[in-house]
Amino acid sequence: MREVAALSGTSLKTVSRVFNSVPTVDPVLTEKVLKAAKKLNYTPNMTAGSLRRTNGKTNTIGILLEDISNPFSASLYRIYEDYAAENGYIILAGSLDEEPEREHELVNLFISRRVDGLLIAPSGNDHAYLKGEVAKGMHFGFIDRPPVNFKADAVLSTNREGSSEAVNHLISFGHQRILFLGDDPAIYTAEERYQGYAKALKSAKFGLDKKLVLRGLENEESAIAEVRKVLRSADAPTAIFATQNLLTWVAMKALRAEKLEEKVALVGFDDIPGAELLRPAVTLVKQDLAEMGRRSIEMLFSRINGDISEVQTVTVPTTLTAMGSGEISAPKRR
Amino acid sequence: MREVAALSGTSLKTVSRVFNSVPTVDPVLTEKVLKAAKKLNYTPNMTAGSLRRTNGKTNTIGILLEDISNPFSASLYRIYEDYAAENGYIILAGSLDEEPEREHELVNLFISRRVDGLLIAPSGNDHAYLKGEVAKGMHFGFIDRPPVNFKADAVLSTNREGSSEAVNHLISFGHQRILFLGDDPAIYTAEERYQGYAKALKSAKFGLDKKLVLRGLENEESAIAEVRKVLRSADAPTAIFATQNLLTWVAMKALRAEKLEEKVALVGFDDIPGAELLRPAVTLVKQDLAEMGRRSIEMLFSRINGDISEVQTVTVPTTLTAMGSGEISAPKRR
DNA sequence: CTGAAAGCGCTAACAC
DNA sequence: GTGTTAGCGCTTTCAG
Repeated sequence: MREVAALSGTSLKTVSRVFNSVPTVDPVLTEKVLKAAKKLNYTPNMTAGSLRRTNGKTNTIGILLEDISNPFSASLYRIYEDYAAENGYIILAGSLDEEPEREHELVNLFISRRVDGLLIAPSGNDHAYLKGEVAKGMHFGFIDRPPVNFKADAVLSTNREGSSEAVNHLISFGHQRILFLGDDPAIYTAEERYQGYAKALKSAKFGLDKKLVLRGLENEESAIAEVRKVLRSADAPTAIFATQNLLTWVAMKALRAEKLEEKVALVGFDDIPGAELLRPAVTLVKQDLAEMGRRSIEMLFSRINGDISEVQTVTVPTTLTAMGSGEISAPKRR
Repeated sequence: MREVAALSGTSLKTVSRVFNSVPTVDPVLTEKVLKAAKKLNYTPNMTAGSLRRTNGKTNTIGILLEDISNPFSASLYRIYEDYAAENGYIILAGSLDEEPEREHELVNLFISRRVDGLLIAPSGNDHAYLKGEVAKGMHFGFIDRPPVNFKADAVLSTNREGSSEAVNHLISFGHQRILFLGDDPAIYTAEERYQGYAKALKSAKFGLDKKLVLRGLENEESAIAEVRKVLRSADAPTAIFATQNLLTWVAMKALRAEKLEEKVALVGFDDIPGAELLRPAVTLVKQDLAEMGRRSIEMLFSRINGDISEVQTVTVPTTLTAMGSGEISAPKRR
């Protein structure tokens, strides 16, 4: 920048003004500066600038998601990226893989880069450690799962209601023995969805058979094996409720392997790409990612821009889309 | 940081040393500093640090991909993220959506944040504008598509060979009229795959019927409509070669709509999630994303660390995986 | 409308 | 081992 000033015969400050498009600069000087900059191949250093800049903003936000290669996270990422770009912001992102330490690490890493705010789909189960950061002016928003021991804006889905709806849908087709396929109960959404399942069964006055509750399975392979085992057992389920996109695939694969996909009903939580192409097409409870993404980043930006109103939790409704697999009737009881 | 020094009764430099884990610091002082830092809620400012740090590294790389919500890009992203994290790096990412101006914009934006290197799956068709940046020490790597008018490391797939293999596979099942479904020819990979298609037909001494070449279709809906039209036409194709994941879905949907999925063969380029669950399961030519990702980021890091050897282009082989849809035989000719 | 001086938070170099 | 001084590239005063 000093070189540009020298070459263009102006001062440092004029160069700075040109690159910040301050209107009160002589067009002739502007021209000279731009020419010199081009010759020297000068590009302003934004990070250095934000060091001294009044508001200290870095025009960067951090996004912590579960796994950016999973379509759920990837879609959210893209929504954030577009919104950020429109507002002159850039995104620092990371995947947490359900590891609480990773959340901690990345939060610190991103804060050390002085992001203006952080949007978190948390893997941790205690966010008290963020309190100090808030005191120093950092802004947080939570997505998909709420903060624990910490107050911050959050955008959640109707996990319970959506799950109850899924199970009621199956019940309406005569199912009573419905296999629950879920993640580790320590995960907020996993537990909520389980509660929704349990509630629907209870409302229908059906018992909750522990053998029909499969939670926190290790990996895809063993999950498929477990589901197949249950499908082959005496008093096997006549329907499956898979509470997450990967688990819906697990369910499909198990049903295929047992040649039961036309016999046993299936409802999945979350969208899966190509669901309409499967046979039967998979009935899904979809989260409204566009809305969840938009609301959460809007809230974060409004905080960054000084909004200090009461912390808010927004709940975005899910939608059950009947596609075929959920409308398979239960076999007549003998 | 000054406040920490004051509170702990030490100097600025000692605090700096503590946070950079310089070994030659009195443990007693270290303790004091850490305590003071905790009380003041101090977190070091990495960006300020890299301003003065000898090598000037920011420990950040920029990644420009086509569309991070597409599984192809998302998988690459994740590979980069993990590799970067292992090396103490952080990632700045952006989606280009096939817009050359967006590539230009994001390159400038990331350079203004002083990334140490940039990995690009380019949407632009002229990269001469990067020459000045190289002169100033920026490092570039290209992935999926090569640079144009610019020398840089690149990692590409065997697009032509993979496509020829796909088409030859179809030919081996008796197909002669094979529909080519491709992207805009201006896109490198789209054109390469077309060349592979054309070459295979030529080797087999089959004519290239322009009516069987569908390229650069606007959107999914119109693409499906076009494919359906061709499928219904006189002298319809007996097989489809879809040259990209989204187009494979288009082909499947069109075949479904025409109830031809068991009659017309299909081979797709790129992986699609749940391919094995479709009926028939989809035969695919898969790119080795893990290898492509690893090689490309390794090369970039070695450049960042001072490797100035000759620029390299690495070609990673694709693999045809027969799953069912590609093994449907052509109907007997009358 | 333009420039000089001070300083953002940090680290390099060199004393002590 | 530790502290002091200068300065990274920029923007903010504030004076011309």
